[in-house]
Amino acid sequence: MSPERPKPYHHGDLKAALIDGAVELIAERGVRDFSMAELSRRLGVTVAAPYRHFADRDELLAAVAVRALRVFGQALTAQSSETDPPERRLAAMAGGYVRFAAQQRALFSVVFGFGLDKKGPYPELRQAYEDVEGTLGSCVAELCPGDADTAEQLADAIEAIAHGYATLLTDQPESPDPAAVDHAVGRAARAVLALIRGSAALREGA
Amino acid sequence: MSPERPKPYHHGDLKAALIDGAVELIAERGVRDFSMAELSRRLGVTVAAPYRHFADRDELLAAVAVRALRVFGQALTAQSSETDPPERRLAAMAGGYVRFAAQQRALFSVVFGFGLDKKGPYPELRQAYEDVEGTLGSCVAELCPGDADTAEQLADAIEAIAHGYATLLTDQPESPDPAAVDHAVGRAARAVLALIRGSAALREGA
DNA sequence: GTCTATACCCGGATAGAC
DNA sequence: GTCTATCCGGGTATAGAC
Repeated sequence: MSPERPKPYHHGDLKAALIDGAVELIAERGVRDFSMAELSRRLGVTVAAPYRHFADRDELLAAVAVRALRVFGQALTAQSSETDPPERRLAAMAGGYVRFAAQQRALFSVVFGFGLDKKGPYPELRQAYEDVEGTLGSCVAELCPGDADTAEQLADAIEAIAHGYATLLTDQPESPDPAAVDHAVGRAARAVLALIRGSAALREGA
Repeated sequence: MSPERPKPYHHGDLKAALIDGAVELIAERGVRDFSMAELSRRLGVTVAAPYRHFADRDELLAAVAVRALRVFGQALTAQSSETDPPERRLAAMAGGYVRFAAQQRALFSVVFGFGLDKKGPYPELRQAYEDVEGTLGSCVAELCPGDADTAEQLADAIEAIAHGYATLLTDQPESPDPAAVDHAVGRAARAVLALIRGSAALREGA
């Protein structure tokens, strides 16, 4: 898209540039096909330079994932107001989830197509993920106070719906067009409303 | 694990052996890290041999995906009887979906972690996928006869729930233990029942 | 239908100069 | 903090012999 590479980074903040560039590159190639070598080429530095800032490829990807999770968390709450009733906020969260996945494919794939090991030596990353889950969880708790078991199942199910719509959308090889995104966003939101309405069934036997 | 390679294939049916071996290898390494070279090594043939049977890596993977989709389709209907009411069958399908993803990780990842292009030159693959979606669709149609719009949304939502639980489970780096699988299977099934119960909400405005 | 041999490309990562 | 140069490993795929 941008025909000229202005090389603005050669003696600037390479570390930040690496993260920025990684996001761009992942958006084009996908996480799995992302490489340090190509990233270096694009930034106009040699392949050795990035290793002054990140021990290895995984460490850079973890940094990208942390940034991604922060943006993701904001996307979840961006579509509703704190004064909205919980159901509406939850529906909006599911919509935001799907929209984020579609519009920020690169970031989404780093979060969910990467290891994201709790075990892994990246506690910041795990923490960022738990923050996001907390956003959903507290909203559900508000919806069904005094019934922790149903709340937990409901939170799970909402996450699954959102994640399902999101991944079905993003697993397609071609980027979905904006109309398809809106469509999926709306369906996810409505499915959440339907689920909440029927959530008494969660208490019944398996 | 198996210290002795019996080389049973050297002059047998290499084509079938390649598909079998690919499934095994993908189970261990994941689709993306699967390679023709390592597969050849395991089967005790040279790297050139597979290319007599498959034009390239993608063609072999497509063959694996077709097989995977057939097994997947069976897994969807295996947990319920045709005489069960539609709701129960749908809940069982969601459960079967999740169980398949967890227990046949390799096959699942080939289907959904691969291109699966409709465009791609593998019509057999697309056909197999549509067969699977048909299984779900016809069952939903049975549940809400005369309301095609709701039926379509409901089918979508059920697929999203099942897919969401499945991918959240399988995206973890460690294989989930059997108890966790059962847990997720049950939750997916109950979520589907809740969704169906609340599905009147699907008709309402976005 | 399989093997031998090879061409080719790409990636990760490092040592040591500057 | 970046570069030059390089090692090492791995993958895809092909040509030509048997």
